[in-house]
Amino acid sequence: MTETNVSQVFQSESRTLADRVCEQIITSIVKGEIPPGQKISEPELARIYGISRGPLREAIRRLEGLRLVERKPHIGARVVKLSLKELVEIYRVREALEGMACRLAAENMSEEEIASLRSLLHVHEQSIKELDGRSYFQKEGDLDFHYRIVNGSKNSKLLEVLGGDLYHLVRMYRYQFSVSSSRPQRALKEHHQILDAIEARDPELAEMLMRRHIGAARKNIEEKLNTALEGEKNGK
Amino acid sequence: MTETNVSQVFQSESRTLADRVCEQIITSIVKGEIPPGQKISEPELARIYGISRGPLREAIRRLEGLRLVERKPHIGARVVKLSLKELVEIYRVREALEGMACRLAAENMSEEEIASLRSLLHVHEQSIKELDGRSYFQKEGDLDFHYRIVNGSKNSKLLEVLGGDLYHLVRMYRYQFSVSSSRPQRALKEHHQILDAIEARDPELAEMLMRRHIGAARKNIEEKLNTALEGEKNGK
DNA sequence: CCTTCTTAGATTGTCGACAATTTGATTGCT
DNA sequence: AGCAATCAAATTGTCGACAATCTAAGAAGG
Repeated sequence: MTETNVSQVFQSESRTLADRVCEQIITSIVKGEIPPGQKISEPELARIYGISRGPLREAIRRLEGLRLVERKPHIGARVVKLSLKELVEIYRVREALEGMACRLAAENMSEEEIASLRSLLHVHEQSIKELDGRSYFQKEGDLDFHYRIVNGSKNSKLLEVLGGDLYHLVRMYRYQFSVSSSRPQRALKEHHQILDAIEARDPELAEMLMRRHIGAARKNIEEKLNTALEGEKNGK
Repeated sequence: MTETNVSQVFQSESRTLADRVCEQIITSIVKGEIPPGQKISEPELARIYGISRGPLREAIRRLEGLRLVERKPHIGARVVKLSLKELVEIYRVREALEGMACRLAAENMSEEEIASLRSLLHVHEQSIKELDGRSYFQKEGDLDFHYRIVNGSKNSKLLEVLGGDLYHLVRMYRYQFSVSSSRPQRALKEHHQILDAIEARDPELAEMLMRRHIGAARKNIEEKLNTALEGEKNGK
């Protein structure tokens, strides 16, 4: 738990101390600066951020709701411990929700949004060619695409669940396992296909393609999980 | 905001004050005792529950995460205001998630769970015959069925999202609009069909039937929404 | 040497008080 | 009368202190 980055919180913003600190802690957790399984020490964090424990505890309560920490009464909060099994479970949820989001996007996304998203894919394409895939876009650009689809569904509840809670966890898992979507050019092709279906206003196909797309990533993880289990069995 | 029900909180439980009070407030909101749109007054609630504002504020932060209240800095928290449009959006989310849950339940539910669920449906059947549908089972029994399916998926993340957050909202909407699943005997028949598919270990069919089942409920609400909009247009 | 009990330290949970901000009513002006 | 500025009361946000609980080190006993 380093104190290098942020030792003082901006006082000028109009939001609450608890809100700002909460956001900072989210970033720290997602980036792995506070490692998974680490205990959240209230006195220490209060000292680091230069605030009292009141707002800090409110922030922790919020993190608990986001499933980024697990809290036990009278013991304390710990950053969630990651497991491949749970990551697979999350991808099942994404498969269902983003499939639906994609279906709705095919119905509700505006022409402008579609065109803008297409040009985003072209940027990704350039980035992959130039940097051979090892770039920012590997980590965050993929989520950009998915986020825009969810946004295009025009369903605020979908956005809340996916954007508010799940994506934090997904990003955290990516930093953790550095799972940078194993085959970037293949993923990009699938993104184009999905967008084609949306452009053609074909909800059925759009949902199916998105589910396949996420399902492929899930199977990738399941494979890792199985080899990990194999290794565990042989090791003992 | 009545003070009739609960004026003192059990001290014997080992959980935290904030945890217990949070649960109580959830119940009050879901049942409509604290009406939608109502402001949450911290001094008043603190007085009612006989606690200080510290734990209460933590509880409110939790409610914010559950989307049961909306908070604005320096202004306060209000119980979420309901709209049919948002209810439709929630049903889209349910359609996606419970469809997936049902698919996974067809793969992972144990024979015992299936048998137990079948007997639950028989209880519902009796209840419908005897009381002509106007009973507890209309309101909560339906959710029992859905909850057991989600549980049978053996996917903890699905359970967290659906059971932890969404079902509170769904129950709240039901109390609010007293939407008691318009055709109980038809719903029961569909429940049996869904369970048949699970028993036959047919994930594809199970998901499809569940999506239809929830989709039908959604269309029902959309119809209401449209007539409401019509009335609004004619009224003006 | 290992186990169990005790106890001191640290951490979490709760409270009451103070500061900052909003609210609503009153006052004064056009 | 209508509207803007002003001010008092109430509410939210923050803090430091105290109580309850957990944790771990060390003593006592087998």
